[in-house]
Amino acid sequence: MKRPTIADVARRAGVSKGAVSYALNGQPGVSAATRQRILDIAAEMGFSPSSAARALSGASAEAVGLALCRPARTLGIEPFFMELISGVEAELAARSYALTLQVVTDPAAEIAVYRRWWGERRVDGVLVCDLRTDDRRVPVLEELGLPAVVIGGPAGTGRLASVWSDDAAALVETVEYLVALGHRRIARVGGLPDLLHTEIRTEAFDRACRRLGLADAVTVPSDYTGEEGARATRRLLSSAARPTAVIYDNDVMAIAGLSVAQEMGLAVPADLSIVAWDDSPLCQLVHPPLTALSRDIPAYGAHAARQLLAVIGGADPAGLQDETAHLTPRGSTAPPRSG
Amino acid sequence: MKRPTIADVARRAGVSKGAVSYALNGQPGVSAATRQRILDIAAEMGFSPSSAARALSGASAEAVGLALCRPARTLGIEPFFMELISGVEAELAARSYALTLQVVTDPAAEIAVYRRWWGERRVDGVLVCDLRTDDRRVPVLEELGLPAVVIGGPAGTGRLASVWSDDAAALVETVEYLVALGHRRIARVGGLPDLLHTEIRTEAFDRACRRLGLADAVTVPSDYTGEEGARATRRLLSSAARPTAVIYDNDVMAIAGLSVAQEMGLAVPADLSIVAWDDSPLCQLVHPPLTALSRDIPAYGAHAARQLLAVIGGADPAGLQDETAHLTPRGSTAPPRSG
DNA sequence: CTGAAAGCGCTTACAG
DNA sequence: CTGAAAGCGCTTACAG
Repeated sequence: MKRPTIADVARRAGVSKGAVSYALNGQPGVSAATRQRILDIAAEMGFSPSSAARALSGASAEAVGLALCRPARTLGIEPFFMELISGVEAELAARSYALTLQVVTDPAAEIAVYRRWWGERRVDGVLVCDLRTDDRRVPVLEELGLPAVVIGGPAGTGRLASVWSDDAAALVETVEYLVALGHRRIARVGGLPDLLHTEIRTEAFDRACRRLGLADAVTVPSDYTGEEGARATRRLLSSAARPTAVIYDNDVMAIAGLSVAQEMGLAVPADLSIVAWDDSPLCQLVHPPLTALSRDIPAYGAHAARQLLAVIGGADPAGLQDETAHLTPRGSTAPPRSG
Repeated sequence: MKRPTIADVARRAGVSKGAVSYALNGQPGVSAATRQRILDIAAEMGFSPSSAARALSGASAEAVGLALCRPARTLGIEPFFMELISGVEAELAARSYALTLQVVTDPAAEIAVYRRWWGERRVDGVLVCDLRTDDRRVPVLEELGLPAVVIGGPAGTGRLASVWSDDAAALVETVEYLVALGHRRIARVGGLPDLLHTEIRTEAFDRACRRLGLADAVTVPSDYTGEEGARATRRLLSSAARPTAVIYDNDVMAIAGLSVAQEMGLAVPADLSIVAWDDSPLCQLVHPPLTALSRDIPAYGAHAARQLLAVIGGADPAGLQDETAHLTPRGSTAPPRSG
């Protein structure tokens, strides 16, 4: 089938190509009646303007990019990214923006992708995940002048816009809740140690435990996979003074931890309380259902997308604080058995 | 920062724009020495050809599209799609193709997306998931002449290329395995009934059960969510002659089913054997680990992408049979207690 | 092997 | 309000 062009529409409508362009883009320059007639004819012909031609004439690419730097197996199992993408998509689709996705294997490759996208004018802006300490992506994006919104922060985002959530506050709430239940030995299985939000959480955890007089507040680093979560849990539960509560940096590790506890003959929550960060439906699939730190991830993605569109539209890059994750108590937490 | 164009490179190299184009695209028309010099200069300037200009001059968009039609919550929780995307990506990235992703809410919207992408020349081809009976997307794509590869089949794909796996064979293997263990009352919690592969599985299940003389071979339809999987399981386990084994059409429902069984005081596998279709890492996170039908999903995606690139390149659309899922026995299956 | 030129399908000042 | 024209940055026949 041949694709109709603006010239075809112009011919059918008996006007110039310019007139069709004005009509389609809501610009002044055509009468209301003509505009309607052109729109009707365009719709009838199934005309969509070529995104390439449009992008080439100085208009935008009408696409934003998302590069995800995680090993493939982690990507698949963590509901977080797909939920984020759903939210981003919902916002973009409403404005007819496309989402260009690229999975990369390391930060250097991710930077190369940004440089290429920029050179190709393939995207109008990018969403940046998994902020690290001294993140090299930030100065590169600043230098390129490629509109960007960092999902994370608020520190370390340079002059880029950002959307972030107060992880420290959520962690403090969790520790206080566990202490109120009577727990004194609380441990944590953290995410990838390189990530800035892991650092923020670890520091908040240490500070909260110190303030509340908890001695053995240990964080075992991990990588978000169930495998590592299980290994870390085994280590913690085999130690001399085993913790009575463990906080996990994502739900997949928490589920793995639950399984390990049951395997070791520990009852959850009587012998061990478990809290999961990121409350995907997985948390309610297991038995007992997991107490979790809940957030609306699709909304988070939607906010990031909206902000990116604003920056692309010329708005000043700003930081936006999103909802703080809130504790949703379920069956996996209770006072420790021994009291 | 200003983006270098082909003219900038040509000027620096002291040649014409045409020469630069030939050099970059590996076309004859420049000497080896000149070509190398041009490539060096282009690399040094950080030049990437504008994808828009390239697409407009008749070359391809260098992008393929994937529209996913599932409710957001299902997308997030099912590892399948992210694993598929990882595999697709790996194949595309090697050829510098971009992946354009769009989440849609219903089949009509998905068709509209295809029409728009086609009109916009935004993608060179599309990957089609979740084939249905009398799928309306197939004739539309045929009519548009938009290169496409259906992930599913082999029936119902019309003249489109496809990549498929023999689900019927995998299901037969599973039923025979359960019967060999001594099970006589086997049930199944199926996926969305509208999907063609659900139909294929249901029919294979019925036929296998009939052949083996199993009377109560019931399939309860579901929607892949843990919620529905749990509900279906409760229904099955509350029935008069409750099954001693249940086959689930995905791993999320199987995990939910495991949880329900434990909640109802049934031991897995002694009182109930469980088999999950799709063997994501989730299956090994729970206790007992789930017997599952394993397949290499990223490879499946990679094969689909490779085939799409072939069709885009002018190859005749063909059907490719991928690996059949194979049963991986784990702790969730055993002979039934009563024998 | 190289250069000059047309053309892809739009957008957008610029005359009328 | 409308039409003719330039220009975006490439690719690709077409002469030299």
